[in-house]
Amino acid sequence: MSNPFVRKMESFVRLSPDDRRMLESAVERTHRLGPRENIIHEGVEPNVVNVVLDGWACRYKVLLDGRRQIVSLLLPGDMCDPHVFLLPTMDQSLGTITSVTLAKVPGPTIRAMAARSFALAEAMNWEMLVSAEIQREWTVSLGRRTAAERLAHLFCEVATRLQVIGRQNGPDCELPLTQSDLADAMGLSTVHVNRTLQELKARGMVELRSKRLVIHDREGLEGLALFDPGYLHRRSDHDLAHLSA
Amino acid sequence: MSNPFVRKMESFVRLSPDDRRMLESAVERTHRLGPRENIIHEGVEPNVVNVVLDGWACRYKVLLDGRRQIVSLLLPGDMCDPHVFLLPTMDQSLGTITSVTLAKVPGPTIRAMAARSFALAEAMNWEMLVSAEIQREWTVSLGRRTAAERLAHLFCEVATRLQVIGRQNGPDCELPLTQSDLADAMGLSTVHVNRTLQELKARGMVELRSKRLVIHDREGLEGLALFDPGYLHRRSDHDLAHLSA
DNA sequence: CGTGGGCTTGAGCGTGGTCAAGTTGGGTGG
DNA sequence: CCACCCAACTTGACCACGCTCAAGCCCACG
Repeated sequence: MSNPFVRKMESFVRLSPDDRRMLESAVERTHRLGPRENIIHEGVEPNVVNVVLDGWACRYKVLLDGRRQIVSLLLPGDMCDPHVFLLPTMDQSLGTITSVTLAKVPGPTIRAMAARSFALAEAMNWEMLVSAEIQREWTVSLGRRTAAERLAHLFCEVATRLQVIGRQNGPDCELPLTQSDLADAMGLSTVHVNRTLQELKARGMVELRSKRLVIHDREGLEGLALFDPGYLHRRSDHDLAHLSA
Repeated sequence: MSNPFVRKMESFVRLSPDDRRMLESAVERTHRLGPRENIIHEGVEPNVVNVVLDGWACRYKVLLDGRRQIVSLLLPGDMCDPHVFLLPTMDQSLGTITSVTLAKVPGPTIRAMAARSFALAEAMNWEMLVSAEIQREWTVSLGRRTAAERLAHLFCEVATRLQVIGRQNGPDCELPLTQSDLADAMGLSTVHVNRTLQELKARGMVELRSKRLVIHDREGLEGLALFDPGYLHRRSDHDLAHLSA
């Protein structure tokens, strides 16, 4: 199945056909959004969980004086905060980057899935823990990595996340961020992102053109980034085999 | 009750006497750790959730070349990842800052509490969402705030978090971090933290001495930090009243 | 063919880092 | 109770990574 949500959940936990069916029907009703739009919670109670099925979105914060920080990227298959539906009001600032297809899964549906299938409950918890771990890695990047290291790390992260949902085959993958998006994500200025990208290209590591990321030297890139893929907690096939036993 | 864990949970959700009793007995068996120690998960399966009952701890990451980033602070009442017990192995690097008293609550106990009391389940989810929100605010700080703003923001955050557990009465509160801890938390160098602290003091905002933080001008500090307490989601008394209805 | 968003380049500057040398002060042992 | 000691803090000088401002370019779109 090419549903990235199901694929992602399956990367965490072995799913039964029934689990898979539940997931699929949960995200059946979809909404379409254009690029650079706000994802607004319509009700006072944000009693839904957004799941991105296609396209890229992000969570961001804007300071009073206009400084903007992208706080996380939402790729196909990602859900934002499986538990928000519990909160009265959540100050979500979510925006699309590209056109996006998303499903709004009602809180009760999430609860029902978790209650009916232990595997699904487990998968949703994995999702939360992994996204928390990504957030922490960003903290490390912004706090302690240089500009080149930050970009390199982000590219490794994105490539790995896309791999999980089967969207990275060759050495290149989608990356629909503008340089100014990259700047807002990595706490840099656009100008410096531009120069750093040129440096990475000159060093034969990575190239960015027409919304695609071409990785020429994955190993070098991971070395520069001090990237340790472990934090994304993809289960190896071995682990999965062990689990199903 | 002065149990900071119970107090914190109560700041999220109205608890019944029974809920309170469950929480208290869950953290009855405590462990003591000295300052600057590692909090290590003894088993292969980290099937416990750590709850800090007294003292300060932190989660951190160290890059291969030694650069260190403190990724979050754990204050009394904080639990680290209520759902980790689901994961086979979690690369937690948790360390104490001061002496710490902590409880190791077994996964099954957590599950049982959540199953028996909806309020407790809700409170634990709040805890997770709030800590995620704090993490995001750190991302904003490290990405887009200047050194002075970062420290100011951290001080506002800490003061507010301590208030919740009833540990901030007057204008000053505990802050057992060294300047080098502050540096590792806010992505700065020790030297620059020192100079920035002097600047904040000269501006009459804040003073740091003998492990205590004295806030002279809370309003000014919040203004400088562009601090918006909303993200910590403390429920006002009004909200709590409304909920219990 | 025109327009504007995104990319590129240059010059100058400032925040914050590094290195290195003191100074202070809380905790320990005598 | 004092002396000592080490960690934490402080200060100075210098430097560089990354920012700002400003102008020009490219090309994808209408």
